[in-house]
Amino acid sequence: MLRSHRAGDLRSEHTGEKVALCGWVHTRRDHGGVIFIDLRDVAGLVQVVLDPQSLPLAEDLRSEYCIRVEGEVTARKEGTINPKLGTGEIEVAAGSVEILSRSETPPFQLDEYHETDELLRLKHRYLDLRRESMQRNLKLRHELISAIRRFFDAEGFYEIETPMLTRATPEGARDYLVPSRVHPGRFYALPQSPQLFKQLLMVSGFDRYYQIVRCFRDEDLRADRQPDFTQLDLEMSFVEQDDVLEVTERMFKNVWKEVMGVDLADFPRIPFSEAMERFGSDKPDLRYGLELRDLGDVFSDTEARVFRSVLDDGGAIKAITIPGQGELPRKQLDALVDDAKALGAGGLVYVGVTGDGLKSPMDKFFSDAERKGLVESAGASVGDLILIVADNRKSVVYKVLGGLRTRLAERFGHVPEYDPANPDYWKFAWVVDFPWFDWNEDEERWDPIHHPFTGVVEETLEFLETDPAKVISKSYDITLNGWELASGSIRIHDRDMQSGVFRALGISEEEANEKFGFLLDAFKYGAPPHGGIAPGIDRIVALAAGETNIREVIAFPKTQTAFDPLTGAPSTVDEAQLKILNLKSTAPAVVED
RNA sequence: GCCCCAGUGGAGCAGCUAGGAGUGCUCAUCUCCCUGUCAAGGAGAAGGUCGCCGGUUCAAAUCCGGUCUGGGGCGCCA
Repeated sequence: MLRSHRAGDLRSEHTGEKVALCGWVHTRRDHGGVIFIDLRDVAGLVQVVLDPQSLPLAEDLRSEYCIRVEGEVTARKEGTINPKLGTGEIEVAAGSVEILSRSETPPFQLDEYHETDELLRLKHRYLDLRRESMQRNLKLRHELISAIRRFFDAEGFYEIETPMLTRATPEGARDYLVPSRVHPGRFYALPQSPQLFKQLLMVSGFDRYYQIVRCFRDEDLRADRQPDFTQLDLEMSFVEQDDVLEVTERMFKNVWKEVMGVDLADFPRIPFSEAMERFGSDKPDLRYGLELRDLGDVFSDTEARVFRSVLDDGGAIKAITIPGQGELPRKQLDALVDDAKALGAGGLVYVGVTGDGLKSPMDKFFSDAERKGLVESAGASVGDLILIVADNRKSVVYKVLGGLRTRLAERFGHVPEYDPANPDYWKFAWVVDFPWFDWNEDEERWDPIHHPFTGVVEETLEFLETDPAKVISKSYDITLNGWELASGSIRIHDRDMQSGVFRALGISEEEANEKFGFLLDAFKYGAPPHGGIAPGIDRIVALAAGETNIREVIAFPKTQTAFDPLTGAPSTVDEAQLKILNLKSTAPAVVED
């Protein structure tokens, strides 16, 4: 070893010891007669004191030089102690210094005081990852994954790997395809999830399976979505919904206790319909109120034309009350209207509640009873602002107010500060009782919300072919602070029920066999009842780290256009490489940058 | 596919609303000074095609159109 200690580990108990350290020059403070270097390694910073008289090489040291220092740990004198550093009570008096590797001036500053353009960070990710926050995030990621593995190991789960080169699935997300050289004209797909394989493992009798596994989806990116991402995939046999919920919840509590040092409260279980009614979302952020209020009763006899026609069409009128914003200037109100329209609303009615009545463009259309009922039902008091959305499609009302709710919470300071040690900060919740189908307005048909192997709540089975909206699935999500963390279900293992579901979806037997034949075949041989769930690792780590973006917890992520500025992927390839794969590109000529 | 925000010396920003000489700030870089700093300090220097293309104008970082890139969102993600 070139070193005896890690720089950031040194403490006053090491005083008097001769040490050898390796690391990078974090900062340099040259006083002429004495030079201070903050030496950084994976464990942190330590101050090294160098005398340029005896060590002339010290004059050459610059930011990010990789160096080796030998010296003695000495106690800092009173008044020179730095309480900001873990190593702040000591320093290292250098007896020798060696430059292991020089560095060009870095393209950006590696401190935590400057936000740097993300493109530049990603282009030089190896430097960006030297920064303290990235070192901290990737360490946390390791600790969380490690705790997850320990938990499932103790619970008797086997971690079993599944193929990365597999069969394309026609439904769901777009696949990343891999051409086959050996089979001209055929393609593998990278897995969107190991869904079908883990169900096969259940048929094989591995009744508790899990895997930390990479998944791939060729869809547009978001702050919480990358084209390749990591799932904690798990599946269990001989279980009912409560069993999967129990072990998953216990896993999260265990991991949070071990890694975050926090005892989590029990996760509330919120039916999907309630989540939509109260929060306009199936992944509600429970850290603040701003709940949706129904105004259907208040305006049931209204003569205000807009509201009248919405109610006559079977639509909904709902509102959000923002405390203390009743005097919001016109410009900001207009911005709210624009936000609502961007979310799909026809318009937005704002009502300021003041000491002498309501202030709203709609006020003149309201009766006195409606004014009173509105304020009451919206839960508003003097000084508050009520935002009303009315639409003859309930789904639009939910989407608009649900979307506004999160934006308003941010804008008006209702979102609590990141406070990991506070158990109350972590608002985990189960969302349960999802409908099986969703009405597709454009195609005028019922689409499945989950994959076609999702179980059906028996009591709602009778509606399968008569009133699909009433069919409830045995599926469940975990949400945390407004993010969907996990999604899972009890699967169908009965062939008759599976056939009924395919019928309801308008999928013929031949079609089902062609697409999922291998799974349906497997189910002929004594398939056990089974179910599982798949939490997203990147999202778990991001939330745990207090980040709003999963790129901050992924070592080498891609940009919003699925580009990797570090490697330049995706790149063009040689004609010869294409030819061997029997491929010919029809794309216009690509200019590599 | 659509909407919004941003692009100005190496980094982070201001300047743009109301057009008038590449103007300013913080940091980094280089030279010099400095023995207790810790995001060290002081003096000085160097460094820019204002993302790109086009238009309006006597004159464009600034106004207009297009385009590219980065970010946020809608659609999409069974």
